[in-house]
Amino acid sequence: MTTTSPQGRTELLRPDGSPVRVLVVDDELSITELLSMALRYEGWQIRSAGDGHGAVQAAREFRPDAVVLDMMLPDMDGLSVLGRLRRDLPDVPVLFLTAKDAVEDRIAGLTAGGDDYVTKPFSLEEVVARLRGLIRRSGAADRRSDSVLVVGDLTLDEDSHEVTRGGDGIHLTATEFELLRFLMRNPRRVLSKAQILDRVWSYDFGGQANVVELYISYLRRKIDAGREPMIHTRRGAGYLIKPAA
Amino acid sequence: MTTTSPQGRTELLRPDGSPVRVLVVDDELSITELLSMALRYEGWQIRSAGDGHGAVQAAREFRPDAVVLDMMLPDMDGLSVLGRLRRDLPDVPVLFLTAKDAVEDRIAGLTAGGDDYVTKPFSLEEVVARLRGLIRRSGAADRRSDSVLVVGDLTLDEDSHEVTRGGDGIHLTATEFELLRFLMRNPRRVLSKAQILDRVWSYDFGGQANVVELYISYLRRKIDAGREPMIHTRRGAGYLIKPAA
DNA sequence: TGCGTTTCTCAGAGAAATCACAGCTTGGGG
DNA sequence: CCCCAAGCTGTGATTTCTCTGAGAAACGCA
Repeated sequence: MTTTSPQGRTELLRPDGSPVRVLVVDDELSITELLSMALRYEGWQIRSAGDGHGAVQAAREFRPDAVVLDMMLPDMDGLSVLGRLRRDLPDVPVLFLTAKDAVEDRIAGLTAGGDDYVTKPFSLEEVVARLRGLIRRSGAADRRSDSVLVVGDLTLDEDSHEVTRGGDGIHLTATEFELLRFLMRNPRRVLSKAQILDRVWSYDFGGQANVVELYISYLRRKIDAGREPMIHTRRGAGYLIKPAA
Repeated sequence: MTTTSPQGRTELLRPDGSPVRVLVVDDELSITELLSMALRYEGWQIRSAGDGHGAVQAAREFRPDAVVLDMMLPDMDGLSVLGRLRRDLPDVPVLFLTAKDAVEDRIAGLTAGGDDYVTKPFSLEEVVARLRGLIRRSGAADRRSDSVLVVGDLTLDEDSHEVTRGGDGIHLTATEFELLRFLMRNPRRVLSKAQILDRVWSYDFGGQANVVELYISYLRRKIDAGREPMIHTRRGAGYLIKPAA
């Protein structure tokens, strides 16, 4: 089930209307902190654990709807944790966190059961998007909820990655897509450049802050080109998207 | 009976609308895990067992619509397990898992009765496809569901392995066929290279991830050659198939 | 065993995306 | 009305991703 909050944010809820529960497992405190914050912001209930045993125990009592699991834990390897988690929660979808260079390693089969993974360093939008996808498909949330964001005559399909405005298809690059998704998930709401940078770029991004301006500019060319603009600048505050009307 | 979920995936259901039940029997935990994951993702209810006795007992109480049975179990040989299973569930179709070098003729005899087999190491797409076939033919699911996938003017018959585009027959190798089937079972949906590798290649494949690119390239030559392309690349995300229109 | 087919590795070409930099434009406070 | 900070965007270097040809190895079948 999805509801729309007063701010215009669309929230994912369980069939009984209670908030979605997510367990975050990583040994680096900075990562669990970062993720907990971002996921709480989605309106979800978060519990975190720093090792495999903690994870298994937390899963048992917290009974999460999804798990974010670092593959590199100090006490157990990722697959063992997975096995034990599954003993208690056979259907829980898992989002794995892996190091970029370990991808080839032993990831075989991880995406097979509808689970998914992201590589570190990740962007929060990516984690949130994938988690939403997993939860949506797992049936913990209402299956009828679909994957299309709509703002005015602008649509963005998270499954097919298709974007249209007024029916015309628009091709976006990966980063443009993520940026637009973030804007569209927060319509009519001013998002600061810092917020955007934190959400859309990976957490270790060390570049110039004007990439955001740059990508806003790219998006405008593709989305607002020759039409009533939907992306607006609030000088000194940030950007927002809203229906052209 | 089949229903189509919002994501466009077609699910197999029993005549009364309840999910199909599958029993998985293998002594290697990693195999039962992998299969359980993948089969659950099909929307089926899964029970697993690690040896012959467990299998017989589980079959008795779980009353599955199909069984995946490893022929090499620690406590009983495959034929005995099969015999006992059949005593309780005379009509249940069985998908045998065998080692590659197993005696082929013995299997051939067994599969005469409408059962089927795959050799280890298998690909998940293959197991799922055969299982779907068995269940479909056994009548546990609605018989009207047929075995032809259609996307635009492209058709793929899962029974005869015939593929056509715009009426013209196309010859595909085994791997190309499986890849195309996976794409066509998830039309308009971006599938990552990792997902494809996990589903289409066997679980022990340890090679380069660019085989996926290679086979996409092969498929394009055969399917999109000189026509409106149906296979599309989403740079940085994966591939998807959709009607040419 | 031998031959055609299929699968897969490797590596290079080419295309596309990302980002830094810098100069230009704009808006609004004084 | 002027000026400065904030924002916008053209250019191009660099990195990353994808495609594909060539050939080696494995396979299947006669």
